[in-house]
Amino acid sequence: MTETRVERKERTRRAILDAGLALCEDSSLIALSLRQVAKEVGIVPTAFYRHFESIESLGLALVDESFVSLRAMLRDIRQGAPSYADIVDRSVDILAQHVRQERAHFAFIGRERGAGPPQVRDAIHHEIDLCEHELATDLALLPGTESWSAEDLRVLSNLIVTAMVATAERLISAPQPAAEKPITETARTQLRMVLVGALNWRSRT
Amino acid sequence: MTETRVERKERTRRAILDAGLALCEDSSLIALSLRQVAKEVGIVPTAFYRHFESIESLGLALVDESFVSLRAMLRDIRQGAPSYADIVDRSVDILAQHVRQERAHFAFIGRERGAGPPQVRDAIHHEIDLCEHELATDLALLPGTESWSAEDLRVLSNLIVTAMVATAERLISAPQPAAEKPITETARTQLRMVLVGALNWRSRT
DNA sequence: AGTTTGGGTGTACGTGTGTACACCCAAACT
DNA sequence: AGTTTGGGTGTACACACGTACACCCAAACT
Repeated sequence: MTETRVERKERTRRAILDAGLALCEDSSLIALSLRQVAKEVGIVPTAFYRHFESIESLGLALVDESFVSLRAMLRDIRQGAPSYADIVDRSVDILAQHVRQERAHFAFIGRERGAGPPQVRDAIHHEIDLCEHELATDLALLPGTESWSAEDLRVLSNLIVTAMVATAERLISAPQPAAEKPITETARTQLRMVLVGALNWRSRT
Repeated sequence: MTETRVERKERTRRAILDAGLALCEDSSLIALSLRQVAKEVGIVPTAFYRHFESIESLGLALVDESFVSLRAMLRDIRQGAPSYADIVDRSVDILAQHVRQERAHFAFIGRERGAGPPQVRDAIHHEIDLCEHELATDLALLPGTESWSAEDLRVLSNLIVTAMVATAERLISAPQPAAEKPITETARTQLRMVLVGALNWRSRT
């Protein structure tokens, strides 16, 4: 039971992050109080300040953490063979799987993206922009997009990300895991429609 | 200065609705307090109950009101000739115009759709579902979709609505009206891409 | 061994919150 | 003319909030 000081601090910090994520799950960060978090963690309110200077900075830490989960998902998706064959099915499956496993993180992103303190909102939008940009460079490697302008790639990427964010949000508010299938099925069809649109883009002059 | 009783009541009710909409603009309904609203309106807190039984029911009233604005937009969009020629440009223009004019209502929908009290969230999602359904029946009238299944129509409609909601949210968080052009331009391109996808859908067997 | 450091504690404050209760008074009914 | 109705008032309560301050004590340095 010898526990070094930094270990103990890290443990409490983790507890605060977890409590914050759990407590704002029904409502939002802006409705989350420092005292609620402290009570949940089992520390006195003022001890909170030893780890974060405000609820908002807790929120920013949660943004970082949530996007670690999201980027892990993107990595999984990316390491498939870049073929049109099963890319849609694979991607949607991986999305659904990650949303299931890290539900709280994805829910946090979806929720605080629209509501949430301005700083947190901005941080999330910035991260999503980065994801869009990454997707755009990936799309550029796919066969058939050689002649595309950078702008069109960005616009397509934005459309795909938007649709996938919406899919994630739908999956999160799915009451039971059983209700996931129609949602993923819709997402698959939509991705295919967009892909068909992309493949026929600019071929008409 | 003769004012009937129902007139006066209606006037206060309006003031409460307006104050509620304005106050939750930065934050969210869940962070809105009855006392804030009362102070803004200029009545004593308990007088609030003469009009709404809780903040949440105020929220439901605001949902109704906001969707009146949104449906007005849909009506405007619909009454264009159903041709592919300028349907995209027209629709996006009308969207941007209505978002500008009824910014608070559209912002409310976008915000409380994700955060916001569960009842309010559900009400908004239900209304959006209705819009999707309406759009699907409209799409069925367009030339080229005769052979489509009802399910595919619904899926396409969902994709379009999702993209337009995202566009509206981007327009709302645009700092200046001048920043609108790239956003609408993106929306236009995306709609065209989706349309190209739709037109080539199922023609491949 | 002696001192410093720092996470956690307990008390205390002013303020904001929802809501209960008794009350007022002019418009609206009889 | 007399009574009822109902929007608005004022006081009061128990609670939750953020935060300031003095304090504790074991791990970490010297």
